[in-house]
Amino acid sequence: MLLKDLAEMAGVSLSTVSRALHGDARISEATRKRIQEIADREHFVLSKSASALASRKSFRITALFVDHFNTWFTSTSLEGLYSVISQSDYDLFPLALHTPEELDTFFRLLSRNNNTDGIIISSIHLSDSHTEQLAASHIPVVGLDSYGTQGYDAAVVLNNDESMLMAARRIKLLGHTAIGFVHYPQPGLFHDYSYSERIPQFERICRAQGYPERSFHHFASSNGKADREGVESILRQWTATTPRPSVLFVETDDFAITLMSALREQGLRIPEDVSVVGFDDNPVSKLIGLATFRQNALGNARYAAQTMLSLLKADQPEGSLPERADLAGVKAAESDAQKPMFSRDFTSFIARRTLGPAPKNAARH
Amino acid sequence: MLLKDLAEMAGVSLSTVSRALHGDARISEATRKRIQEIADREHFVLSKSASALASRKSFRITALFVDHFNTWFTSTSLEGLYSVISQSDYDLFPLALHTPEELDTFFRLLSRNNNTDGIIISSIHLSDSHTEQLAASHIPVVGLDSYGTQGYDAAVVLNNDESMLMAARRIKLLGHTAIGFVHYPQPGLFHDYSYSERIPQFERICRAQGYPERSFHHFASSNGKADREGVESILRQWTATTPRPSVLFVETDDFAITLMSALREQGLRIPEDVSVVGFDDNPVSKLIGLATFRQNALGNARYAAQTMLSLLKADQPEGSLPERADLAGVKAAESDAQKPMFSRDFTSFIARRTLGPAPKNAARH
DNA sequence: CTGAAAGCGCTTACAG
DNA sequence: CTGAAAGCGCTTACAG
Repeated sequence: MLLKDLAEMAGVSLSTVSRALHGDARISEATRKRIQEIADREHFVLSKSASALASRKSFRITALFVDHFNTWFTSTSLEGLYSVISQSDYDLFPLALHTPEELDTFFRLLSRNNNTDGIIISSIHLSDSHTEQLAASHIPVVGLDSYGTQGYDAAVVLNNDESMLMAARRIKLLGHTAIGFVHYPQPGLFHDYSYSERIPQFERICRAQGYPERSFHHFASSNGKADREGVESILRQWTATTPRPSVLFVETDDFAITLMSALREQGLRIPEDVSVVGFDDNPVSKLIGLATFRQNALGNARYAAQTMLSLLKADQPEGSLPERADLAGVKAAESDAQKPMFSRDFTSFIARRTLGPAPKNAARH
Repeated sequence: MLLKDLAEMAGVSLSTVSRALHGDARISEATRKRIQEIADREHFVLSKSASALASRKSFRITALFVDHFNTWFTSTSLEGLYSVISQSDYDLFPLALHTPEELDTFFRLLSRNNNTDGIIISSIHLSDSHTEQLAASHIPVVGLDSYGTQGYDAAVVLNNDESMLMAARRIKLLGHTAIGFVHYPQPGLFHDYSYSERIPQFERICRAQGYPERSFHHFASSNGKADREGVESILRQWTATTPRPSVLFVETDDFAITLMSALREQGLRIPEDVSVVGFDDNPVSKLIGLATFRQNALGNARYAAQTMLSLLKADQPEGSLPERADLAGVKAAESDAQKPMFSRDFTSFIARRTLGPAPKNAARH
């Protein structure tokens, strides 16, 4: 069943059918309805390839993620993008890249070949050369959960400043004087995850709260990963530190969860012996007693998708992108702009600093 | 930069460039290399729409999921499919459907319009009418984590029989005489999730182990969902049952995790007061003390994707599908065929049945 | 081993 | 309000 068959059945031309199916205002309501009914009855579907080729669009939106889909944060972002884009004429194509080289290749091949109409990039800082390549491609680019806006036509920017301020004050009130920061800098992989900005930012804010330099201790995963080995290297560093930090801030919930599991296996109680704070508000955090900063992964993704659809719509009439300057809007998702966000149990999962002797089991290892 | 520009630069015809880029054996090695070098240097990329239209393929594989991407099981399946398909010429196009109506529409519109070359369907039983529609579409269909094979050209079938047998014996040894089964039958939504087969299957196996009929108690979520309200309705039913089941088998880890959280909020200890067993081996299960049957979500998905690529390859020469009978292979992913699979902590997370009085807090509500 | 030409199934100026 | 025709950028028999 092709367009020409439909045209024959309806007794009109190809052009008329095509226009009717797209709701072209020039087609009379009666004709449109008649054609639509035949199309429905025959279960007619346009060929995407043919439509795309003829219209010089791809009807695809590419969603670029780092590493894997099966983390809470990535899969929730994907869900958010999908829930919006599936309602439009566009198809969502998710892409997962694992190394900076793959990222480079992706940007290098962004051509005018029209294989994607828009790109949504999650949690990545764009380098100068990526920025140039994107600009040259004339494809709209929306940042999702990015820290800055460089290279993006629009970006949903993470901003935990207010939450961090509240957290820093709270920690101080509870008497914590030694603070541990836990990183996993993925050597050789992406250095420019947006979450790598979280810790430095929080440290700045703590400093502004009057914490002296020696309060801060940085622990980095020895292999750069959030796995068993990485976690154990963190534990070793933490145990060897004097005074031992009574609260640990971890770049992501995923890593914090693995870390907590290891801490408990060592016989440590959380939060009595050490408090752990993550970022993301993975739903599991509540179940296992992890305090966490909330990131509205779903809402941010939906907002980014809507922004992309707007850009695509704005793009239509002129056939070329509006001036880059007009688009460059740094927007926080509405829901995020309002208020500091913590997991519901943020406070209860952080203990008043213990002043007694170190717990028995903590030293072994 | 189009194919014709490349042809000009290389001093050959369009046909030659196209063939060279596709590794056609008729093109001399020297010519092929020369063309490839120019293509690389110019960052040339074929237009997918044009290639698809001309070759009458779509270069898309559709992955059909139920509900949401941000569950552990779905996102892990997606990851597995992606890791295989991204290495091929095909693009992975994920689809999430929420109601049987959407599913019907999807099947009805599967046409010869070539918008997808293959369909991978996760965790769904196909009805007779879907089976017919699929057969009529002549599109290869692979089942992922299905319980049966109806309607599929090939299927990775879930088979927990041996694990269930071991679990049933273990439960018996530990002295559990009252067993609770927890469902969430999603009224009005899909009745044919493959996981809805888990409980009946396990009940059969327990019966074969000599459990009398009165040992079994079924608890269904009042609203059919795995949310707070659903969980609380389960708790009410469980509390009202005499003798109160000392072990609860839950259809999925996701629901089991929510249930455990509610149980603990009621002051119940797990597994001392009640043991909880789920299905899936969500990595979190270990952290929170949930015993669970392992499903190799990642491996199964990879296997399904590989199977799809094979079908697509087999499909190529003749231009039509091989006889359906030849394809109909019921295959368990290799890794799953071997051995019963439990979470590492399966046994330690199930307590010997407590014979003392019911815990104090359990009755309130 | 290579090329000229038809055609994939649509969209969209252009003309009326 | 509708139609005839060109064209989107490739692939692939067919011919040599």
